[in-house]
Amino acid sequence: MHHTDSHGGVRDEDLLRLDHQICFSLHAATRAFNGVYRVALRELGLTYPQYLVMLVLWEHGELPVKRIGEHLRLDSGTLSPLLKRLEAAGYVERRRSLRDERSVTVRPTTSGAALRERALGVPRRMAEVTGMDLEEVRDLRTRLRDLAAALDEAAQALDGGGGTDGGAR
Amino acid sequence: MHHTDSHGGVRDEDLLRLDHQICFSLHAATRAFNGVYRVALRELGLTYPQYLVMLVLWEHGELPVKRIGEHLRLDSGTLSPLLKRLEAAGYVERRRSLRDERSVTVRPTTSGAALRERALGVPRRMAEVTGMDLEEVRDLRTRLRDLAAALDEAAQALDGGGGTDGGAR
DNA sequence: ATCAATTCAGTTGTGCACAACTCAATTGGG
DNA sequence: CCCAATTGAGTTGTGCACAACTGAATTGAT
Repeated sequence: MHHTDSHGGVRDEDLLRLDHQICFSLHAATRAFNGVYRVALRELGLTYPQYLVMLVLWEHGELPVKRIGEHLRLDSGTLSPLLKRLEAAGYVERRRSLRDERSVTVRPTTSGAALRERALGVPRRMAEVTGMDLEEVRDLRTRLRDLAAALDEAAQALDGGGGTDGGAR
Repeated sequence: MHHTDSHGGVRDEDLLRLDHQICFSLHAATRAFNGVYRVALRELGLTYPQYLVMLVLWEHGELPVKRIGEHLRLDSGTLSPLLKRLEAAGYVERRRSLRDERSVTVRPTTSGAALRERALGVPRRMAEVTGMDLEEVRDLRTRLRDLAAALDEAAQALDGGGGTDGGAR
């Protein structure tokens, strides 16, 4: 069972080692990114996911929870408590839609809109501190986007018609 | 203040929009990656972070909690409960070091070692499903590693001297 | 008009990340 | 030798991600 090389002459052991490295690298990069934003966002009183939600709201002004979730690929299980905290902090306002009583519309308060001005410094400081120029940022964004798309597809493939054994959902 | 272009003629609004895109892309890519592994690891009864720990243990055989934490950049606050769950699942064994009573040594049980054979299929299926060849994987790993290093440095700079005006370095 | 299926927000439970802390074991300076 | 500082594991509390579920509002088929 040591001679399998179904992928370009790479042995299973090396594959596992490489997987270790790639998994760890992604995991570490994410947490490093998170850490930098954590520091940069501390003075704004926002966590990184809360910042993402505010970015969406600043851009669109007012959105139902469902739409925010679509923009960020997050479900209500994550967003509901997060939005309650943003509301408690005074940054957003939630109210039941009159059109559709199931839907809840979220929008920045005056305070939340004002926060945007202070937030403008964040990406500027990130750019300074990482030393990445616009080209690099755009390139990274594109790569990550493609990667995410490939992975989302992969998850579907695995989950649905999936692998060697059954593994029904 | 709409004319500020401290970074190559890019206005603050665009910077914020770009930050939105890059933040979201990384966040989404990470969660997508996580999702694929979640599916692939389901049959092994491991979560993604548990898989990372097992990868380290398979490679090194036996390590104190401290060393595992250094390999994965995780602290005892994260590792202690995770290792207790791995122990409850019967995959690892923990025992107090005789040399130093503060230290706890972790090593795979027979069952945990056997799990390695089944885990060999995981990176293979990941490779299949993402369609990335070895070169791409290695390239991505390198990029992520560099990014993480730059970000870790950045966090230090921000945290340490990076006060109100963000002058650091 | 009625009832079954769907949609949306929210809750519950599990696991991870991280800060701040406790406590025992070890180490080093006097 | 003794005590202060350090080290290593663990606990507590907060917040996020996600699965599975609840419950109310809406939609659709008959």
